Formats: sequence, structure tokens, C-alpha cells
Amino acid sequence: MKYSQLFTKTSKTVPSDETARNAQLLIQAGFVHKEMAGVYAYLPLGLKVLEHIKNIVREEMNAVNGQELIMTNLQRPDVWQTTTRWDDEIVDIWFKTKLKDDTEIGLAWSHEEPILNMMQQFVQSYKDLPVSVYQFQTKLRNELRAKSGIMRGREFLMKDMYSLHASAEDLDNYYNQVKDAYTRVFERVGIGSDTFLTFASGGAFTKFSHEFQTICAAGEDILYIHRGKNIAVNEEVLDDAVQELGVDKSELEKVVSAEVGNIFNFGTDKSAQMGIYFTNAEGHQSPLYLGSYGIGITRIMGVIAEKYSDDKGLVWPESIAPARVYLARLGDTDEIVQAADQLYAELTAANIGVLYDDRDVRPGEKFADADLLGIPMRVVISEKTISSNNYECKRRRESEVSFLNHQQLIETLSVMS
RNA sequence: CGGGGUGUGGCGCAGUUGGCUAGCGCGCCGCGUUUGGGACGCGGAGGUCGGAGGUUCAAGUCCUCUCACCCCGACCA
Repeated sequence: MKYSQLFTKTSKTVPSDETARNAQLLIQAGFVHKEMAGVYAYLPLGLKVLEHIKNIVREEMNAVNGQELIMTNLQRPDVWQTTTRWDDEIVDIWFKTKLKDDTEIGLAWSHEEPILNMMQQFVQSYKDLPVSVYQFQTKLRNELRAKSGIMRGREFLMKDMYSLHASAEDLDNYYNQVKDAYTRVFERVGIGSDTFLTFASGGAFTKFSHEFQTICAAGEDILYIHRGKNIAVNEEVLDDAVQELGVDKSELEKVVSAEVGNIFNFGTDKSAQMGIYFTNAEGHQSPLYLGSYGIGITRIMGVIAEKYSDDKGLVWPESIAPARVYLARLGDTDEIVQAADQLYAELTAANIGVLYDDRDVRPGEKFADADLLGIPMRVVISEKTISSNNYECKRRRESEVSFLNHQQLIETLSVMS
């Protein structure tokens, strides 16, 4: 991507109507646009980050045999009525509207019921099991109050997956596979060391569920963690959980965190409630065992923006950065332009994401933008680097520059994941 | 939903006790000088002050209603 062709601009000032650091930075750097409270548009650079996160999640979901699909955002009331969740008293975040003929419909805040209802059409026998489906979908939730920038909006992107099984053992086994897949996801997007598998409230169906919580000051949850034993407990179930885990409350560290993922083992409760059965090997009707697994895609982006930034701007992990390289061309002599164009073409051909700052602006502005945008590696091509026949490289996380020749540069960029 | 706060060019802000053609910085356009950490000079364009109603000779400044945004709380699979 050439910067000169990018329509977004960075700003020297932060928006006055945001206090959440993630939103301030993302807007200042031109990654997102705020449409209204809790509703954000994702601009080219922000979309790149989102796509990179999605691709990591997609790879891991595919690795546990998840099949990707896309459900609808307009939903039928009757599907939700079977579980009582159409009721505004039960679910208070519904957006509801009507068709021209007055038929009432809901806007998707979740897809659990519709997706199970649909799966019923295809899954009738134990021979059809197990099966696991997932999607990346926009969720619409009429929250009383939006806050924390993109971390808690009224419209957000989520990956949700549902697995159907013939037995509790099979579900348990799969549940653990997904747990591991989730752990890999959070490692790969760069928040592994601060993300904990957490005991949390299981809602109506199970005593505990597992949440993936990332330490983040802008989060909404309180966690009690033990780094050594790798234990984390949500405050809401603290007393029950410590008892069950056999640890003492006093050895736990209290931290503020944001929920980035959640996995549920529903057993057969949900499908029994919805009346969804399969025919088992004995020829009898049997309720499905069901698992549900969510990851907040836009929330991960917000958490990372929030956690990894400094006074100069964003600092993206390499795996999800909008580009791996910020190529700053200083000067516009033929030699310089040619060298920069050439490196840009070469890296692009090698599938290494580059934001090529080919603008006719002063060096200071390019450096400031490179920092603000948080691209992991800055490569400068200037008169100096041409005469010394190397590239000036600086990692976003570090302050020292290093000089690499062509081969060293390519090698360095290749090992960056 | 309760409490508090804020709405003035694209962005960030200032506008005294109401008073004449509504300012400043950034950004934007033109010309010139610059070119390794967001340059400088000169010349420009752009707002009717969130919206509606009212008080007044006169309203960005006062009153009423309304909309939006932010924060705290409540809420939050």
C-alpha cells in the first residue's frame, strides 16, 4: 500500500469525545471512524488489523474442523421464543424492528438459536455427528451505555462457533481441543502471556464456564490470578472456585481484565429446550450435546491497542499489524525513488505487507506517522543509505536503529511472523 | 435508567457583565524558501455558533424545549 494513495490521515490531536485510549489512538491514526456512540467504522488500516486477527482465528478454527458459514442479521422471533430469549425481560439488549407487513423481527445480538435451528435441518443421525460450525459476524446489541471505545460497542465483530455431539465424552473432548485452539489464538495475536483461562459463571446451564481474560486496565472484569499455577478466577465466582481449586484467596493477585473469549459446555440442556434431537445408533431419539465458543474480534483489536502503545502511538504485534514494514523514503532523487520503488515491489511480491510512505513530506512527519501507526519495522531509504548501500531499520518497540544490507533485511523480515 | 459535564469551519479550542463585519492553532488551497523527528514566509478558501421556539433595539452569550456526545453509577453469557 502506498501512503500517497491512502485516503485516511493521521491527526495531531486526539478526539475530544473519547477518553478510552484505544479509541483515541485508533481514531488519531485513522484506523477507525466513530459513527455514533459505540459504533465504529473500520477504515483501510483498521480493516487490515481485523483481517489479520480473523485469519489467525480462522486457521485455528479450521484446525479443529470448524466449518465456516455466515448466518443472517435479521432473525425470526419464533426461533428465539423456544428458549424464552425473545422476551425483553430476559434479554434486554435486543434491537427489534418490523417488516413492511408488520412482521416483527430481531437484529442479531447472538446467533445461537438460529444456528441450532438451522443445523437441525442437516443433522438427524449420529452419523452426522460431530459437527462444528463457525462464523465471523456483526453482533448488534442495544447496550444501555457504550464505553471503552471499540472494546464495548453496540455493533461489533465476533467469531462464534457451535459444536454438536452425540455424547458428553465427545463434547468434552472437543471442548478441550477448542480450549487449546483458543490458547493458540491469543498467543498468536500477541496477548498470550497476559491472557488467562478463567473460571467464570456458567449462566443458566453450567456451574462454571471458561472465559479467556486478558489483563487490561480498560477492562470490565476483576480477576484473581496465580501466575505460577496458571490459575485465574473471575471475581463473580471467586468463593466457589477457590474452594473447588483448593487454593487460598490470599495467594491470588487481583487484576483488571477484559474478556476476549468465552467457551460454554451446554450439555444437552439447550437442545432439549429447543427440541432438537438426533437418532442414535439404537434408533432412538436423543438430545444433542452442544458447545458454544466465542471470540471478540474487534475487542481483541481494542485490547491490543489499549495495552500496546506508548506516548508516540500504537505498537502492533507483528502478527496483526496492518503492515510489517513502514518504508520511509527520504528525498526524491531518481536514485532514491528507484531504490524505494524497487524494495516496495520486492517485498510486496514476497507477500510482506508494506506501507510505503512515498509522500512528499518532511522526514519528521514520516517518522511521526510510522510511530503513530505502530508498524513493527521502519525501513528508511535515503541518500545516506544509498551511498552506504544498506537500509536503516528500526523496530517500533526499540529506539536504536540498525543498518542491514539487502540480504539481511529480507531475512529479518521473513522471520517476523 | 439516575447523577455530572460538553456541543462554536475537517480537528483541537477562545469568545468578559448580551453590542457592530465570530477569533486562534492545526489541517486545507496557491506561490516561494526549505528537507533526518510533525519547517517557515506571504496570500487565500472555509463556520451563523447542535436543533427548535422565546425574551430583547440587539443573542454564540439570557430563558424553555429538544437532539447528540463524554464521564460516574446501575446494567453486562
